[in-house]
Amino acid sequence: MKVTIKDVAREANVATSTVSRVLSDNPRISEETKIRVNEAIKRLNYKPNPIARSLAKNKTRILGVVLPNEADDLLSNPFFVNAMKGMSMYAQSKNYYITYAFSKNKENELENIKEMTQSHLVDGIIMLRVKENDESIEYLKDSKFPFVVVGRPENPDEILWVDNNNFQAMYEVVNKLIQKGHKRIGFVGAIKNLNMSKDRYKGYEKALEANKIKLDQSIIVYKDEFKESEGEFGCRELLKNEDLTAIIATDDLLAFGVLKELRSNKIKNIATVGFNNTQLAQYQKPPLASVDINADKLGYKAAKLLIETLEEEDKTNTNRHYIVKTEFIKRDSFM
Amino acid sequence: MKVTIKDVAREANVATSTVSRVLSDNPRISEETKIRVNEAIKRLNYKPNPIARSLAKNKTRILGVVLPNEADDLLSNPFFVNAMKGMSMYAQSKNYYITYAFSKNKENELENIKEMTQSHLVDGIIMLRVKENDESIEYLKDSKFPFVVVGRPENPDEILWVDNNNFQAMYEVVNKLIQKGHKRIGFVGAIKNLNMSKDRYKGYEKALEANKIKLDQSIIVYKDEFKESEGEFGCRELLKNEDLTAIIATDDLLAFGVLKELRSNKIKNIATVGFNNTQLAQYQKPPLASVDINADKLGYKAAKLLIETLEEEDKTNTNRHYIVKTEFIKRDSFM
DNA sequence: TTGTAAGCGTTATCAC
DNA sequence: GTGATAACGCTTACAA
Repeated sequence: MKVTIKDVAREANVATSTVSRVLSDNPRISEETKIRVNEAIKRLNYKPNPIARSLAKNKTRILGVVLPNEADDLLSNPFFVNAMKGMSMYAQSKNYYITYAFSKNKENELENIKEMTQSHLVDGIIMLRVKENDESIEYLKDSKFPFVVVGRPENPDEILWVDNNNFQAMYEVVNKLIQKGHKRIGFVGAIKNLNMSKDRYKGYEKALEANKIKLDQSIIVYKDEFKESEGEFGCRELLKNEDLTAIIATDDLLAFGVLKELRSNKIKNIATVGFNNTQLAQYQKPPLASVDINADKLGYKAAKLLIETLEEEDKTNTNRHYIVKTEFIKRDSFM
Repeated sequence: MKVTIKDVAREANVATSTVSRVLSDNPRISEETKIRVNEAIKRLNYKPNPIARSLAKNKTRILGVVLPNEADDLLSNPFFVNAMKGMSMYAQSKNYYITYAFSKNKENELENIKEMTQSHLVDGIIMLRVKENDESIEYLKDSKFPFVVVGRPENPDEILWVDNNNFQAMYEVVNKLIQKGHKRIGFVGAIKNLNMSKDRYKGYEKALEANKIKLDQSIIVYKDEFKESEGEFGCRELLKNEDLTAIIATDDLLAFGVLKELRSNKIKNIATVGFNNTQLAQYQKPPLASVDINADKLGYKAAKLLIETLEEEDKTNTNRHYIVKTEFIKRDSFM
């Protein structure tokens, strides 16, 4: 029924070890037998059994991904699906498989990770978002299990990660606003102590500085969560400054709230920009300009980094990362 | 370093086969040794190696899912992510893993499926959408590879599937419209020969019939694709009938187009209902009423059906299916 | 009830 | 260059 390496060996009149060598492109094998074996393989339609191979090599070629399960994020944020797609694309090209686990809630993410590392099923793990003081990352680091993080971790030492240049992205957006003539640009952020938040804030700060615009703490607000309602509140606070001409939000959800608040105040002349280029951005009133973070590329590069690390001989180089370009998506709210 | 069944056997002073028996809850094993072995397992923090187990049992406990890669579907339609979540949830509860492959394009879906069936890696496959004359399904059926389909296939014989009752769902929606007083209800569908299309159309037909409303072909249009633009064209055709008071679309994307066309004609008194309860439905002008198909449950049940089939002794019962309830989500467009 | 040993399909080590 | 054969970690007859 199912054809194994033995059948191929018999068919080609060689030992199984020879077939195995042909399979792995071993150099010391004669052209002649290589051809003979390959013909046998084709004739029998032989496919190596990855399970047996995994057992012998102690490597599975399977990568694990733990996804958050909160409906909000997963559905409204194209980030996840896009990142998954990107990872899958690279993995497939390298004959790796990916298995996803949705963690039931925030609390048991570490649980899921532990299970994965101890499962003997995955060679490495990709983490799709970084929390501050991320215990999952701490755990992975301590356990020496190969992993890569999407999003620059707090302490990137000896961690493989992929991220956008959030500083640069924000710097450029604010610059664009300034070039449009804006001088009073409000800032709405959330969860201050995320690396991402810090970087975007710094980008804001430096762009103002580079343009000789004085930083004004009264038009900078931070909220607790990346939620539309928080954006509304934030905007309300900012509107106490009547000279505001633009508002930059560090996330689309916040920006949606800003737009909502502006609408309910019948304000039509304050430019607004968000981050992540969420699906819904284009459907806002007015359509929201946003910074696309290229999630598929983030995923792609994450898988690449992980697989490269898994396959390289000396594992000392544990400190690499990729930066993925962002793209400003101009829409009507940028005015 | 890594602890195997041998270590446990040594620790508990038994043979590896005994440990294996304890692991698999074999009945003929004394309480005493069971306890001893379990203690050893705990002491050594032993986790069975699923790869070795797979090789021995010739079963991997891994399910394969092939996803379409077209940005449209995958991102705008919450169906996929929700279904994936549902599948993942059930699989995890049964200690199964799921591996996803994004097919590069429609053409190579069959390619992906073939690869999966021959990979020796997955025990079964879940198909996430049915085309008409689906060659992937034909292939899977012919190859006797275990699989389940989300969406009732054309010829459901000897196929495991999960779906909504599309007939019923449509019947009820149209009934609701009629009860609201609507008598002239336009119908916009696409891809007529999909089972889903046929069922929804029949629901429409029967609901009219049950309410003694005469079927009028001139207010029924079919387009080529589930796209917003097709919805617009469809609506334009329907509007030739000036007495229309409601339009039912078999998909949210079509309904979006309908709403758009209505808006651009400044028509505000035609009720509209879509299907799938897409993320964007609530953001339409007016917010679109839609039928939620409970995608997570579809995925959950699909995984359940597949796993149950994989685990049952006699494989003769290849003809089961689940029906997942739909839910009408009322929004302003339902008036 | 428990142990022995063969077997799952590969790869890797060691001969020749 | 190629072939035997042990080994990977587990399950499962078959024995005892």
